[in-house]
Amino acid sequence: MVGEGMTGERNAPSRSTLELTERQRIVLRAVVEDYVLNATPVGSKALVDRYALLVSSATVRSAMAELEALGLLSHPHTSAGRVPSDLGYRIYVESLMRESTLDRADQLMIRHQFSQVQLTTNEWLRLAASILATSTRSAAVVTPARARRARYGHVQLVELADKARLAVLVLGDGNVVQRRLDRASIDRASAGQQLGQADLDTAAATLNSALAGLSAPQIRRKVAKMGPLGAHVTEVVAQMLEESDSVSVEDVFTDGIANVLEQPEFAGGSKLRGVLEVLQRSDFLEQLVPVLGRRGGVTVIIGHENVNDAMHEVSLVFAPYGTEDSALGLLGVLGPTRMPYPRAIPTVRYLSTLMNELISHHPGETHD
Amino acid sequence: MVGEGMTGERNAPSRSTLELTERQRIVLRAVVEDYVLNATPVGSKALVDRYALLVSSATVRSAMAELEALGLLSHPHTSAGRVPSDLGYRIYVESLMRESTLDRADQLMIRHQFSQVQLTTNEWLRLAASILATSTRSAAVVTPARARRARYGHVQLVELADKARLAVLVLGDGNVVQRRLDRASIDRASAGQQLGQADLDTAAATLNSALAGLSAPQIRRKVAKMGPLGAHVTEVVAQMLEESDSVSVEDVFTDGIANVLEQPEFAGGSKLRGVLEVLQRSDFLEQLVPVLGRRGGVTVIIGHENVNDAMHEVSLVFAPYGTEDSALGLLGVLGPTRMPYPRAIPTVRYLSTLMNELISHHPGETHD
DNA sequence: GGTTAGCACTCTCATCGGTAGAGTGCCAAT
DNA sequence: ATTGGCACTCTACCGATGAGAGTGCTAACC
Repeated sequence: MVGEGMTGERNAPSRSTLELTERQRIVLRAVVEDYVLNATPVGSKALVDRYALLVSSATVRSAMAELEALGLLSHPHTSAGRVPSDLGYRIYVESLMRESTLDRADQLMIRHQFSQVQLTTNEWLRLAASILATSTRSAAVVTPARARRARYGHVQLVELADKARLAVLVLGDGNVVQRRLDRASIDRASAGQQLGQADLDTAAATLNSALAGLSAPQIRRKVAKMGPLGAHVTEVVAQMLEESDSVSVEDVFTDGIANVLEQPEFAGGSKLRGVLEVLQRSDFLEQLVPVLGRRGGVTVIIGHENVNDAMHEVSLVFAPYGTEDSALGLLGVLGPTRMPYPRAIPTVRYLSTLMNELISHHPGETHD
Repeated sequence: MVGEGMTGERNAPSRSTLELTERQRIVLRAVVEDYVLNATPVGSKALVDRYALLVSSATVRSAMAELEALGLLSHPHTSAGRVPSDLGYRIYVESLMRESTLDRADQLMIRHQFSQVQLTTNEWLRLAASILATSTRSAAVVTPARARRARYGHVQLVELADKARLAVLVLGDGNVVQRRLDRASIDRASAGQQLGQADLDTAAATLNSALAGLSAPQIRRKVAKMGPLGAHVTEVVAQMLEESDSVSVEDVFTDGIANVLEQPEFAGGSKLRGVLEVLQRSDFLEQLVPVLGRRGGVTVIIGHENVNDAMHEVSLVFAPYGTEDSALGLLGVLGPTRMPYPRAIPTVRYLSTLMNELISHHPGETHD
């Protein structure tokens, strides 16, 4: 069923104002499904033929006219069939769609793929994106799970072959970030003294006990209390945490862009340009995080419901995974508004719960 | 000048067999440059007009006919202008193109962008891709620099909040890879004993002294000599090294796909599908690594010269960076064969040397 | 009253002939 | 060797035409 948490980004017209007759519901559903399938405006005759409606085309025509008056369908031109409007899709998704959970078989197949792969988180993410993309024939986006507020876990200072020093910071949520240390600053901090790996280790140990579990601002306050070397590294660590606090587009996994490229509505090519650019920009996904995180479950954003102008011709089906208080990630698909929602929504939902499992008690047997 | 290392992937016809007259050279160059600019077949009249050739169109026509006989130009149909063939581009790139080094101004601008950004390697890569893409109006690909043979540097075992254990491995080249440890195996290895962070640290210290500088096969041989916990972690570490030995597509940065999508030759959209898919596959870049690495400098692969069928309609301009014996990365652009080579080649070359600098003696002042 | 058949009307899309224009190839003249 | 000239070819464009799909309306029907 389509529970709460499926409402659109913008305030969708409240359902109560839109009481459709049974016939209208049937017709709207048929129009949406036919259009999703064939990408061509659908006429009254074709509808009765293909969907075994028990009424004549004339009746369907009048129902269509009513739906158009309600703003759920639209007319490319006088003598073409009807096309669902964004609002039409919305109603469809909220109350017309026969949403199934994913086939048992599909579930098992997906699980199987995950069980085959080694335990690298990145490989999970890539795999998730790939599965989403192929099974919904849309573009898929998967972000790694990140704590909303990054916390210090463990730092290690490593001396590389070429005398450069590397700070490796393990965050509280298990993510790892790294950063080369500026050699000049280090030399300055150590007052010209030669530092060996042993010195680095003791410095790291001090930091680890002093900073464990702290967030960026808390760490900032401690900088002053450290020795010169410690202060410098602490400063760097604080920066690293701050960067982790903002979702970086850096390691977002996408897949299946070619799928949506093939859709007839984007044949021109240039229509997708804006979308692609937005996808690359980090702020877009950043905006999504709080919305999805708060809401939980699958969120569908259809065409103009998207605040972003470039996305007015596409729909998003997204869900968060992970837990809000520990690490939170995003995953979902992007496609034309003419998207196979009944397929996309369960798939996204299933993958979200699956990633959840993997993230939390991960090596556990694949029960469900 | 176009030095060695510019020869194509397949054995291009040796230059000596193709002695062009001066006129042919001029005409071929003009045809290529005009076609690159306008994407429309170019006729004899247009050529003399636009390029102030000192001869009549009839003369140009006969030169064109000769070039066509040599296989350097081709004819979409009887009464259309000429279009360069892959071979025509090849000759152009090898000996006709006026290749300049990058403008001083451009160089400075690029350097400036790099100096603004923080010292994260990933940010460098992303920036490089972005610069390549915008300045050549093609798609850009940048892979991280990886040692051909990964070596053990330093390992750290970290206990996470949820009792999971993480192995963080710093490679000899400064790259960091991580892996969650399977809880069940750890419990087994530790014979049910509770392990604290202190135990993990000592275990890591043992490994660090025993394995420093070793490669995967060398480490494999040592597994047996470790204690139960050590053996398990050593095994995992060996796996991580092995994975690093193969270029993973995992963190390849691409940018500007939209640029090539807009090119008229890909208007259909579906033509690019194959290309996109190949780009996502790791083996494609893997194949490139040894070729580019051995050769050094910029390599241009034009249309059918590419071994990969899906890439027959695009050209690649790629260069390695880093040093062959330490860490080696790839960067370059992908565009239609009708690519602005005189712009792309110097840009790729400059970025390759720049990345080189950044990787090796990196924080150094931005002299050049 | 809801449903249906019928019909006139509208609009798109594919087709077709005709034409303009670009470009070639060849030949004869320079 | 180069060039002007010319016949020829092919595409792209334009407008007209007709078929087809689909609508909206009305009058009949149950």
